Amino acid sequence: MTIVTTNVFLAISDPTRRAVLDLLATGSRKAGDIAARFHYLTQPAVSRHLKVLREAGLVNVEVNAQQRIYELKPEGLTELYEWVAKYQAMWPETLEALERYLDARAVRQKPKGKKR
Amino acid sequence: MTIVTTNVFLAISDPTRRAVLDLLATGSRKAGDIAARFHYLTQPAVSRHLKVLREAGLVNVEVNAQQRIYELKPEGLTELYEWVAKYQAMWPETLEALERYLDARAVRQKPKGKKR
DNA sequence: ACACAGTATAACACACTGCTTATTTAACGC
DNA sequence: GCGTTAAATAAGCAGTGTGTTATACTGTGT
Repeated sequence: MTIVTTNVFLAISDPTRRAVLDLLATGSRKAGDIAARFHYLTQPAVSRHLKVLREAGLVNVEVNAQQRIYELKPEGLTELYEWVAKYQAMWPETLEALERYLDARAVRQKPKGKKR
Repeated sequence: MTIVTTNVFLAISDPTRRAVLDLLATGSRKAGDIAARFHYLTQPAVSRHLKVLREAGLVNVEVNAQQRIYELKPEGLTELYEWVAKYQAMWPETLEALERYLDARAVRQKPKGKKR
């Protein structure tokens, strides 16, 4: 399985596509509903982003009459995860700090305002 | 620190740049030595890739006379790590399988040949 | 001071991305 | 069958990224 490695890295390099993934992380959606979220884009534009995500193996499509229901396929991120994981080892104590940061964020949805 | 978030996602979307990072993961190198590894590219081309990595905060440069010694800055991958981490939760048992896979690979540098 | 070594930048060519509007495809309800 | 709805594809175009060659920059050694 997963012979298709149509560049996950390229797929997630676009902010709109990351936004789509983030959206789908909260639940599956119809293509139209997804497109509606991106008011600054037209339907065909979003449709093509969905195609990229499809080909990268990051989403599944379920056909329902005229509607296409997109579902997140998180395993598609395996390759990416594997790649970053290699670098975690060289993350000294920084890693711990990061995990503390992430934990904190998870608990009270508001980070301390560091960064950005 | 690290105010500059010049798109880590874009920086790692290029295979050459990932190769540079992978190379630097094995130790710091002079710019010229890095360029020499990519026989299919000219020196200026590699130099510009290094610039992208620099601006993305993924490498450090140490000036030594005319030479620039590039060093991996793994903390630069924090943002990426944070992003993927969000999806790990929805990785069901697949995650475990992956971690077993990664562990196995770490131990005996040769994966079982699955995938790719 | 001058030639050289090491690297970065400039200027340009060209392919690729991502957007748009227009159109096609496909399934539904009447 | 026909109009409608939902989504994908086609065609065209602007902007960006990546490559090249040529050149500038900067420190070294003589």
